[in-house]
Amino acid sequence: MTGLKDIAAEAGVSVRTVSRVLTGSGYAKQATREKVQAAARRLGYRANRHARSLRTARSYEVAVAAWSTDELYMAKVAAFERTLRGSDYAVTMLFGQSAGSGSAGELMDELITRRPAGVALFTPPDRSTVDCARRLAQAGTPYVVFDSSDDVDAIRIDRQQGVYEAVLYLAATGRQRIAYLGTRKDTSRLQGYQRAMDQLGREPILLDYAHNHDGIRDLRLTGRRVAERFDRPDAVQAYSDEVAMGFLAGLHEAGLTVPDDLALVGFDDRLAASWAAPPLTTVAQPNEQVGQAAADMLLRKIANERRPPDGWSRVLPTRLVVRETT
Amino acid sequence: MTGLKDIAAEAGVSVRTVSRVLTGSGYAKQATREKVQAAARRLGYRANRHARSLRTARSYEVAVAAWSTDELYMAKVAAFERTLRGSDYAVTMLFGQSAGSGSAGELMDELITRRPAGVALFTPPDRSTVDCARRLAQAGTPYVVFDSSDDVDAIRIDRQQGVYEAVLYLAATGRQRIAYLGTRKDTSRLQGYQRAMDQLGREPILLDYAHNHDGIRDLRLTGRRVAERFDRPDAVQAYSDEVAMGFLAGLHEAGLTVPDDLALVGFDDRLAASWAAPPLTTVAQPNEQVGQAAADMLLRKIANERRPPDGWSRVLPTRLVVRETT
DNA sequence: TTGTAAGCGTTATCAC
DNA sequence: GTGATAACGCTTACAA
Repeated sequence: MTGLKDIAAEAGVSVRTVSRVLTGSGYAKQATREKVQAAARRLGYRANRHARSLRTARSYEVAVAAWSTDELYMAKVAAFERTLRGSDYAVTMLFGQSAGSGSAGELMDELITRRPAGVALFTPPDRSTVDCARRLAQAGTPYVVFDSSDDVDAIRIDRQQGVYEAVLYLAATGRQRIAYLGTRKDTSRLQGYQRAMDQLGREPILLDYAHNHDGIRDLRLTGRRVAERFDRPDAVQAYSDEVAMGFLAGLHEAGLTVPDDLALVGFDDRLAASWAAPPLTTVAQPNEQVGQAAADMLLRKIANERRPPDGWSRVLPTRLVVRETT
Repeated sequence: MTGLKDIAAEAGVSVRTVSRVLTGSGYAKQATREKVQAAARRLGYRANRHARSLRTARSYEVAVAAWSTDELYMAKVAAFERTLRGSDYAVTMLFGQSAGSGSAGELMDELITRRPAGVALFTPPDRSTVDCARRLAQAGTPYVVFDSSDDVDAIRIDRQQGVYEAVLYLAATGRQRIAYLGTRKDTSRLQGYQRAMDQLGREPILLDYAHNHDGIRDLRLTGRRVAERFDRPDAVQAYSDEVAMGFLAGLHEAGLTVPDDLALVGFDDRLAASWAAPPLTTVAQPNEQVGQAAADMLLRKIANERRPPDGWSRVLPTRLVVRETT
């Protein structure tokens, strides 16, 4: 393993000078600078992160905490990691137990004692995001949250706008009775739908679905019921791809043809959306951009940049992926 | 941050003694041992990994290299990480570009220069697993591969047995004409099918599928064609959940009822399998166990255990998840 | 059985 | 502008 000493010998200068050149801290004559850099390159020098961490008492790792291995999450993590690859920081992962026991608190304990330079996290299943953020702030650890609805520094997704645009698109393709299918509790998408309908000067059609059994069964039942309504909508914006696919199955069971009888738009753009029959038109999450933005924000926080006037959080736009259900 | 020195002061012994007790290297009087451990606990001591790494020239990180964020991969990574949580090792992740450019070679370069204690990897898209393994061996870095078909130290999945059991299950439920739908190139599952049919004393029925357009369209077409065959099978074991779902859509389009007219079994047990209509019976990958076994093997290799007589690799059994397509 | 002290590769203080 | 050199927290050879 080549170290500063080797480079110093090679370049005929002192270790201190090499360090000064390589970290860019302090002055160095242009000639010296070039000599050192050449030597470092020649020897294939990579700084020893452990020595550096020991000396500076700073960690060069950022930790990602996740409570799910869902593709939508992991795509963001991957983009986050790739963005950080160029910097000095390595990405370490911690996975919470999605089920019960391993609470968010325990994972945060483990995480904080590792003293990472920064932390990126997803919303834990117990929704204690605000708690987590507070604890991190207390520990002085910069953090960023992926796509949270809570009041924390986060990279968010403009679901409202995404649905708004999808509904306008449905209208533009000539759909008359555009309905929304999804829970009332989470209003992010619903508001986009309502705004679009408002703008179109149409009455919102909110589809209810039963909550009797397991999700997919309810959705299929809902599909069949909707298909049989005398005032059946001719287009549906669904809460998610999962909801859309279950609903779609119900429509098929009732003998409806998609998109002829009814157009359908999902949300998320999961892999499975392209496996649907027909492949599902859907609002895609900007996974790549979320990952990049999160890395960017974390790096700035770590570098002690001051909070921007409009805060740290960012909201990123979705993208409509038109397939064959519209 | 409390260090060895603080504990030494607290316990009234030297730093050396504290270290000896805490690492378990060398003798210490029982009383001293207890005194030190109590002090460490009292002060909430956590070893500085950087100092330790610097001194021992060993890393306490293991790196995971992945080229996909597929849920099937990430579930294994999560189990791997959770298993390693108890040990001294942290898990860092590196994501390759799934598309083109960022070749496996580059990622391995980056990975090796980080000098992790061990590496766990998935098969890269360019199938250079053997190359990767060789390079790691050259660098003296212990490694484990998740679920590879190549001749490397890997935790594998007994796909053959999984399909074998699924086919026997189909036969046990009274199915007469059990077919196999999948590529001929990958024989892992096919062999299980053939073995089962052999044992049942039946002629294998190998379903072909077109490769004209994109995957899902072909599958639907295949479903319709199979539905219309005069000698239509009454059960199909599919290569994967994805294949099964596309095929299922084709069957529906042709007016067939599943499982009444035809039973269908997938492979993988993805999230989407439970969203199918009806929810798909499938052969589940043992993700949790694969992750654990990989962690176990890597830890042993890192600890310099000698290669077991039967080699490092392990093969893990699948589990049949019966839902509503059988 | 325990203590003293050297040294891992960096960065940072200080003198030149 | 640059060079000795101390220090970070830990492990370990050697001495006691």
